[in-house]
Amino acid sequence: MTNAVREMAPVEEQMRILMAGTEFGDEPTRVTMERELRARLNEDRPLRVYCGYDPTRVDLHIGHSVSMRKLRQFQDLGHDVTFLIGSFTATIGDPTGRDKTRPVLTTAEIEENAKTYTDQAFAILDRAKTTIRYNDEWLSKLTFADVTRLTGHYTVQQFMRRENFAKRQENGDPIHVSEFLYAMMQAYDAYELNADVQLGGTDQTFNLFAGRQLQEARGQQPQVCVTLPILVGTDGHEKMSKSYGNYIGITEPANDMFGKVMSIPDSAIVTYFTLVTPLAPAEVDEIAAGLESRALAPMDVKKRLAEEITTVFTSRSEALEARAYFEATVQRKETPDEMPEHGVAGRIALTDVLREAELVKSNGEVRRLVAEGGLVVNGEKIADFNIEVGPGDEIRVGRHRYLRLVAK
RNA sequence: GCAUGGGUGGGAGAGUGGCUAAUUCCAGCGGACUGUAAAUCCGCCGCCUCACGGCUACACAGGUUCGAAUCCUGUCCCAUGCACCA
Repeated sequence: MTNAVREMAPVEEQMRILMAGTEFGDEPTRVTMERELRARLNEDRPLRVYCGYDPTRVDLHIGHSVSMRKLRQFQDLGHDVTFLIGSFTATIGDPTGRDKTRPVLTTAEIEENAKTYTDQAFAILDRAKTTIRYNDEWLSKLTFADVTRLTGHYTVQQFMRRENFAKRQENGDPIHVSEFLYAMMQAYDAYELNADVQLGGTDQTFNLFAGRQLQEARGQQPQVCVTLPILVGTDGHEKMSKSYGNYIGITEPANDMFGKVMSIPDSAIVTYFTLVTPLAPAEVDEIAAGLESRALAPMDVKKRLAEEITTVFTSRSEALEARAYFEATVQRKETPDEMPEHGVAGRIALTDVLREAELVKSNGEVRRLVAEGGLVVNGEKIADFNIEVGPGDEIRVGRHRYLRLVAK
């Protein structure tokens, strides 16, 4: 090996890129993982890297893309990337039965969701260089005896040290035995893939380490666990999540995506650049320094950020249009040229149009909007909800929902 | 199986006979303000063409009552503890 010509990029260069934006539970963990990663990279071969995704949800948000971004970096450096779909897990559902958003899915639904995932993933990953695997391929084949032997590698105490479980134990809240099995399923994935590196959010640390343990117990070199921070939502401090209503959906229209990025607090700008955009660490550092020294205006930087993020999930041209739209309608408060249209046969009650167009749910909502001054027809605030409108009229609902009526 | 505690609006979670379409928080919506679709402040937030009034709603089914989310009976479901146990 000493005389071999290096095939991969210099190790320190790789380290710089791969460690950027990572977050570990504590310093010793970071030091260990960094050392192990460096050692693996020194083997000068493509590493087997993977990250697992749970296909029970369809509504992916940009927080889910963080690990995909990191996978892409590994890929660009010549490593072998596996995009693992947790198809087996999804057929089981939520062990506690409490999380209704995690239902037991049929195979067809899982396939459908998996397709959504991979479609999104390939906005970021290089399709040609990515291996897609489904974990039911091996997990569904395990017998009860296999599973029992698998549990033999772990102790209850190990699980109970996990804060999540310890807290519930203390509160007398239920802890399902099947929850223990979840970590083991993930661990088995790592073993099956003989992974060198597994990525995951910091909330997955326990499961990632369960993989190391199994690999080691069964004679494999334990994987390096690279954990990434949970992306904060548009509020800037809570994790991005649909239930917090602070998320930016991956499939949202360019205008909405751009606008939502613009709504993040300035303090989250650099984090977003690091975790969500393809900009190199050096470039992000430059931006951070510019903001710090006030050489760059936050507004401009944020527009750049919104443009980059929107580009990732749509296209550069759509992102530029979204930017122009934002500048016109939000900053200059102009009425947009283009707006959703709704066909009507003739004069029709305002309440009916709005309901047909699904801008409101009930007539009462229209009344409220009018009372609050949130309904504008052809540039004029209306005072009476009981009016008729017809083709050619432009309606604005609230600040940024528009509707143009056209003859049907 | 036994005991105890529960099942309330999109979510969390109050409410134990009329003052309750139901406190509060989150989410959502509108307005003001702002570099911003942020923050903050103010307001709204079951349905019915305002009000009046009506309708529907607090696991399900019955019942008591002038009146029930609130009391009673039954059913279903959930949790914890105990017991049983390979």
